[in-house]
Amino acid sequence: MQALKRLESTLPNDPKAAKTGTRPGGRSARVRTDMVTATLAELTEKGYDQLTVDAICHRAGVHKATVYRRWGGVDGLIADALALSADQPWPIPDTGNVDEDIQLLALEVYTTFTDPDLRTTPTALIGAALRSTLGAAALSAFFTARHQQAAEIVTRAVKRGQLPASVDPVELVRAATAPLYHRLFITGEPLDEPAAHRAAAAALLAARASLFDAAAP
Amino acid sequence: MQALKRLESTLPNDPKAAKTGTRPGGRSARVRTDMVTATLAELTEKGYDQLTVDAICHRAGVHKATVYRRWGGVDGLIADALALSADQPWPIPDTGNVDEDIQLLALEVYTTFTDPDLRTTPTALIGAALRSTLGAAALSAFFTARHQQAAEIVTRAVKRGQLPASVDPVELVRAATAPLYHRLFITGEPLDEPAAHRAAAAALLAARASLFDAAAP
DNA sequence: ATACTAATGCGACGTAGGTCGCGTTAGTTG
DNA sequence: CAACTAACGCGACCTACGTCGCATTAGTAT
Repeated sequence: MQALKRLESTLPNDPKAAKTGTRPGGRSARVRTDMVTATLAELTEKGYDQLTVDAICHRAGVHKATVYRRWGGVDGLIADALALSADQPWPIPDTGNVDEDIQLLALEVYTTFTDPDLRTTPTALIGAALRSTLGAAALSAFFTARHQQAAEIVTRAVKRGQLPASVDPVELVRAATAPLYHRLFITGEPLDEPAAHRAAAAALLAARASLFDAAAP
Repeated sequence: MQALKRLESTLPNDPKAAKTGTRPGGRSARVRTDMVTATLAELTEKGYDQLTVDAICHRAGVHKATVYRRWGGVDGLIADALALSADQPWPIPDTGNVDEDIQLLALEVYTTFTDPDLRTTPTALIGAALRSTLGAAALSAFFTARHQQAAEIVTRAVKRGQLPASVDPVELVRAATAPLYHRLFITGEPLDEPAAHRAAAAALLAARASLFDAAAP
């Protein structure tokens, strides 16, 4: 599967990529965004089970062979779509109060995957990513990026003295959001707002009890 | 997909099923266990990506058409394998001390998915279940069963007065194990023993802080 | 502007996944 | 023990996914 290498090197309209031997001029980039857009649309409308390369190609006006060459198949497309999503930054709460910030963070995740107007595409995308090894790898990178971004909440809180300096920022963020993803994508249990609040509160409690210290407990 | 109905009604060597119009006598049951066994074997050896109905059939000595009739495809087989696993009971720690019990519970999950001699089949099975809607439904039922079984730890603890009676048993069990599954199957982050201890400790802490009360907080 | 070459378009092809109708086997019923 | 029928075996068949070689287009370089 040299499609993987291709996928990594084919970054979005990245200016410095122009220096390499590759040719990320107008067309390749256009084809990429078109295909990713079409993939998300098809995924949202039909779901992963009914997702077909032909349908995506037809919608994007791109030939099938091109897709198999660049992405290797549907899974590569989903991984790429997720990689693009990971690049897009993301509103991190900053109210001056950690407890509130973490609560808002959990609430944001909750809303994203619950609000009927918002949930469809993110739910379909992450659900789809869980269905292939390629997608799973992309998902891992996606969450690493998100966790690191959100960790700033904790870093700021430590500077303000609201949390002990020993706490592992990523671990706190992870603990505050993990229960939501767990319900959504593993057990399939219903997700409600109290659950989001519980997750955030429990994470803060554990952090203050030194359970999330960076050094070994 | 009437294959679904079939799957539900085709319970394991269930004596009461003999009363219905169906015929769960010797053969059907044999075919089922043979196919499930073969599915797990193939899954463990080759992984979901390389899993093929033909290979499983050849190994089990069952014809392809039979599989598509009864299970509808590979996903149905995986769902069925998971349903069988959910039926098998499971050692619930009972030391007389809740903290220890919950710690052992988390540790048991950790070991199951980490020990090189144990992890392969469970990891492959749950990973595979995440890859289809049919499997996801079976996985949901699987976790519901497991959570309810493990909730006994909490119920006993409440009787002993080690935890407030208001705590939601399932929520505590879920909180103690969710972080492990989250790392394993969603973010793909490495899982170590301290993580298991953290999850258990954090869950207990939250429960004692009345964060997991059955009534709305 | 002209030559160069990645990248895509194109359509035919091979093959694996899945289906269908019918004959056969093996529990079940009386 | 004999008739009955649900479930399975069998093999041909069909669809659709994925591949391949070559022609064409569109960035790139001089």
